Amino acid sequence: MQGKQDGTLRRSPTVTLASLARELGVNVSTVSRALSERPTGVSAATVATVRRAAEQRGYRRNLAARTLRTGRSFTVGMTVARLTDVALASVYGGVDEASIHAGYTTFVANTLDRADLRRRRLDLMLGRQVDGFVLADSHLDGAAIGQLDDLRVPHVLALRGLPGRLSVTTDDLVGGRLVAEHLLGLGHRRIGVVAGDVLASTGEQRTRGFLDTLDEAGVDVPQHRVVPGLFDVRSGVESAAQILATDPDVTAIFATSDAAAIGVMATLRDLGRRIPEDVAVVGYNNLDLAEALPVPLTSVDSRLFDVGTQAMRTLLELIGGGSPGSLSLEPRLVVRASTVP
Amino acid sequence: MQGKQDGTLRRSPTVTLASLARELGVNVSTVSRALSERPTGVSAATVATVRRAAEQRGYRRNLAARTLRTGRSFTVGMTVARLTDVALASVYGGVDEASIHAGYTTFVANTLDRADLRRRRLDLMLGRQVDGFVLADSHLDGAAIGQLDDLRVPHVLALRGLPGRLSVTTDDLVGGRLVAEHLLGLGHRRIGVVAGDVLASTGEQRTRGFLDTLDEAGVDVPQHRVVPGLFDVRSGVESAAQILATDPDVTAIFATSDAAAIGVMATLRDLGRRIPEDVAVVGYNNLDLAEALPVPLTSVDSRLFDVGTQAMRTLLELIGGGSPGSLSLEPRLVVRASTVP
DNA sequence: CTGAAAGCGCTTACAG
DNA sequence: CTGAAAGCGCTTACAG
Repeated sequence: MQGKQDGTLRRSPTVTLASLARELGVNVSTVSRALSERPTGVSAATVATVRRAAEQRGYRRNLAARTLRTGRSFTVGMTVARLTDVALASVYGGVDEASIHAGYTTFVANTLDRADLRRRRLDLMLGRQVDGFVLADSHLDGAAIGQLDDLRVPHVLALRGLPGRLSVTTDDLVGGRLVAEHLLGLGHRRIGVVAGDVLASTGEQRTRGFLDTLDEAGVDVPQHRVVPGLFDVRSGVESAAQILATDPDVTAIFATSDAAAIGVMATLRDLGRRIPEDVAVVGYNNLDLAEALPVPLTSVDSRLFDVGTQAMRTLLELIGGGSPGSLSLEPRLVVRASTVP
Repeated sequence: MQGKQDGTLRRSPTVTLASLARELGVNVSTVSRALSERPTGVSAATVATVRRAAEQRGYRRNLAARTLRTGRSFTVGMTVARLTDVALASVYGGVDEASIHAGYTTFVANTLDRADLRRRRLDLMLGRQVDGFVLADSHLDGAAIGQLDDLRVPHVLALRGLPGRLSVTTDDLVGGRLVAEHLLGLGHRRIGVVAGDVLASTGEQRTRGFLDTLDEAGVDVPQHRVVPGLFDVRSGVESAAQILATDPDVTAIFATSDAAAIGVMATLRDLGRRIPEDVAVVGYNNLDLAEALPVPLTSVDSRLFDVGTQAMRTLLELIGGGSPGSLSLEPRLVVRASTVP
């Protein structure tokens, strides 16, 4: 069992179009035609014979050869800040599913929201002849936007949008508005915001939709109560501490991600504040986790998996020569005990 | 700006070895040699000239052609149950980093711990000429193990091991032991276990190391207090509820994942039990989250990122013709407020 | 050190 | 409907 123990196995001779053709006594082009998705210019009988033989021999088309010949790799690349962010892993899940369904495979790369890493990963993927990109790490700064112009293949932004670019997002302005209306309805007037990364359209729009709605209702949120950062737990901890240090009387905090909201809750707990009696907390994304927290978290369902599948479908349409438009999915507020006891 | 809005850009003519050779007035084989990682049989001067031209023209090697010619794709495949499990995304992060460092790219696929999905994804990756596999979704059942024998390429198990197979894991027996010793030291004698998936070596070994240690100390854990399930939050919620229903007097619960531990905490909270005064809770993996929970979670650091990098390095050694051995990393207990107030 | 040639496995016009 | 041929871009023995 040596072969098993060292993780390798004897490699059996490769089955190719040529070997099948030889065995069947036909030309390799006939075999190729018979094995194409929608066989054309071959008799039904030949198709059947060839496919049976292919199946029997365990034929597996060599994608490298096909790619070299056709210029299409049936591979796409995806960039995200970090896959350990469950929200981003969810979007990838959707992309992956839609990819497989269409006969594609997706490379996914962690870029840590750094322009240099993204540049490197995009280059590597381009060298691998990807047919397109799903970019879920768009940044509203020059370097990041400039990179898009260098891409020589179709691409779609996912989750985070940019003005004038093809994208599939959730309507984050509406999401922020839903949260504001909910908190206003509960009587909150002194509210803090853990804004997340304001260079990501998600953080920016969720915050803006939220603040605009409060503003329309005549509720002011002073600048120092809107703290930018990242979307992780630590950022929530620190931003909340900052808000509560300058404004101990806030009655509610809105975080633009569930992870940050968990950090906010930790800070409140450390300070001995009860949730939601002393301070209400709202998150964003409605991860599975939100429901199961010690204090279940009110959050906005941002349909992350759907964002992924739709982004991939849009990309496929683009690759196929179509002209799809941008898509904005409707978010939905899910109310739980962190705002309503 | 039409080109930008629809996500595509005019495709400039491809730079190939042939086009560079023409431009430089040398043979394509010379260009190929000059551009190889460790140029051999070319003058230093030629290397310099060629590389300058390549850089200047923005040459990018066509991986499909190289793969077709050499039979190596510099691509590996990885399977995980689900990337939305932060623990698994962490392992992927390590694999990804080590891959890139070595000039490789990794495909990662969600298999949901289902043999049929895994079979399908492995086949697809095989068709893409992957040079090897990192398998992080091994199951101790026949179907899953049998599949490994069909793989015609080098492969390494990561995180979850199987007897007699090459693997890179954390020593889960020791991890379980560390938890047991900790709880014993705190005086706990009535303890429940949220065992997770017992078909995964992680869940099985962590539970076994834990129970064996208690047994050696003369502490019995009746079967009904050891509840199998998955590694997610929901499983933690349900398993804890089951334990507490049959045995309301337990003073500690060990969950084999942090996610499940969070579920356990939620259940305790719903029942009005204080953590750790009434019931102590221990998790596993030491995710970033553990530290920031309302009650910081005692957990075992399982060095997930390292498992990923080491698994990839082991695979590369195997691909390179070496005979690496299995690796078992040392876990470390991180004590926090969920066991010690 | 450099060149000329073969060939990896596939798809696809072009004949017949 | 089937065959024969060309060629995608690369690497690598084989000459010189």
